[in-house]
Amino acid sequence: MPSDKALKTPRATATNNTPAPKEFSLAVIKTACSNCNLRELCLPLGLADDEMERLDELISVRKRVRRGDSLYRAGQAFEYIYAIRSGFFKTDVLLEDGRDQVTGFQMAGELLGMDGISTEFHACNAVALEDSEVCHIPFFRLEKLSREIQTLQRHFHQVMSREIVRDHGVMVLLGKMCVEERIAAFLLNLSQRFTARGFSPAEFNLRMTREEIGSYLGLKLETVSRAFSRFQEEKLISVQQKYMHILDIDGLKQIMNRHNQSA
Amino acid sequence: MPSDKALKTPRATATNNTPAPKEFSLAVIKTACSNCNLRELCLPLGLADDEMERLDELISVRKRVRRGDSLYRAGQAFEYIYAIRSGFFKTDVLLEDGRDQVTGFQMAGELLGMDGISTEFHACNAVALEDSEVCHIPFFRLEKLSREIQTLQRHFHQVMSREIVRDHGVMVLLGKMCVEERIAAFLLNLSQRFTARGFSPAEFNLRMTREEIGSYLGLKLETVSRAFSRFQEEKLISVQQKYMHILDIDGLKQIMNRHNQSA
DNA sequence: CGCCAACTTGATGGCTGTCAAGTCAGGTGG
DNA sequence: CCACCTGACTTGACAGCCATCAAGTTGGCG
Repeated sequence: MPSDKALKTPRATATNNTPAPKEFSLAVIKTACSNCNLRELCLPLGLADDEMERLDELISVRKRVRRGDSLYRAGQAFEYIYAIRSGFFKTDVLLEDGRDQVTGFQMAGELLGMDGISTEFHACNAVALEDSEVCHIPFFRLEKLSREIQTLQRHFHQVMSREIVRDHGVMVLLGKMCVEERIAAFLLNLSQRFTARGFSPAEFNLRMTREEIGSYLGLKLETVSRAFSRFQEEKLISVQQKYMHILDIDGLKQIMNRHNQSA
Repeated sequence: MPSDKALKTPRATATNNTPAPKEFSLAVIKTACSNCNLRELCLPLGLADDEMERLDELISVRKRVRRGDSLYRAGQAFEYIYAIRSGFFKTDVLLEDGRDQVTGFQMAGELLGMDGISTEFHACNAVALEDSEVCHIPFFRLEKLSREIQTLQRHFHQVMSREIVRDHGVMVLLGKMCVEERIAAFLLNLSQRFTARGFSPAEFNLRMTREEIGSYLGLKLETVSRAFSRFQEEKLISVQQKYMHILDIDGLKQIMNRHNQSA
């Protein structure tokens, strides 16, 4: 298996998404959104400088979450929206009988915690899949600020709406797609999100286990493993444990759309 | 099959959710939220009288949507959030190959259209399953007003968050539950929502076809039909075409939780 | 070096989809 | 009023896909 170093391409690869310390030193010292290299992906999108400063003031707390630890748990009182500064999370819902459904995977620049707004208690668990860093945004102060800054309000509404649309996409996946379509959709989605963050579209390390992928996709871990093996035989991907290399993106897209041909 | 009349109980039944003209005459004339008997379920929840008046002003348009017609379609420019005043809708996402996934069923007092906020184009179709009446709420004016009325802002955020939590529930259903659990969950959900609207928890008319139920639950229509038949044999329900009578609510709840016993 | 979690691979079975035939209810026109 | 038609639904037989169970393999870590 190639080392992270071997994966380096002209762009950064997603196999190690902590930027080199050197180019990050300022941000390590200051919490400020204005210094955050994720501001184009995160809440500050489109804010003027003075508006961003006011958002900065809200985010007094930035915390590390170790791999395996929870950022919040279902039932816990809701207080913050969380912005992922670095790292990788999953959200899941546990049924009383032990079954659990992974409802999403979140990466740097994405927001967590919006499930808590409706009842003021969190409805799911958010667990770090690698050591991560997270900005705590006091929700009620965010609401107040978004009453004052129209752009912030609009953007926050768009983020929530995007989550709803994304969830509908997962419903389609779970309700209508076969194994291969689900896996292809999953890989293409990861690829696209890594690309948006300046990483390679084709090479990345999976942060989650086969079981977690399966839980998200409504499959058993063996089924995920078998699908990976089949895709490998068909030269669509090359996968070894967590290391994933997409060899034929168009091939994956065709699998997602293969039913179109009949229509 | 019993007529709608035969279903009348001390409470109104949901088999005919158009209130009698007499008790509704004022609201028929006036659009105003303050006169709407759904205000406890809809956006005005918790607003003071003067605030509600300001919300009233936004809702200049109220339209009828005939059974089978679309309120909006995927790809259409987003302009309004819609509040269902009476009737019943489904939302669905169409894949290019003809497969479609029903993402939800909406009834009086619920909001539609929030999928359009993120891109300013609607991401799904909303179709009336019976003749319905809908308030058109210009979204950008709603945003403006919610910058001025904190209660309205909070409530709108809660509505969006509730939609996210609901979607996660559907993911659990699609990803982890077997046929009988899905059907039981579906019936209990309908029952609970009819109850919240003052209708019978046990008797109602299904507004959707077996195929639409199946699409929502990730099943084929034959599977839905078989499950209904099995539930009927087990004296959990009595069903004839669209007419549904839940005979044993606790029994349905046990089916949803039967896996708990092992844990 | 050995342990353990994560993963792979094979054999088998059950659940749900598919295909097909028939029933039922409502609507239309004669 | 009845015959007919159509869409929605029910039921049965069968098949295929994915889950289950089981036995290894791999890689990381103490």
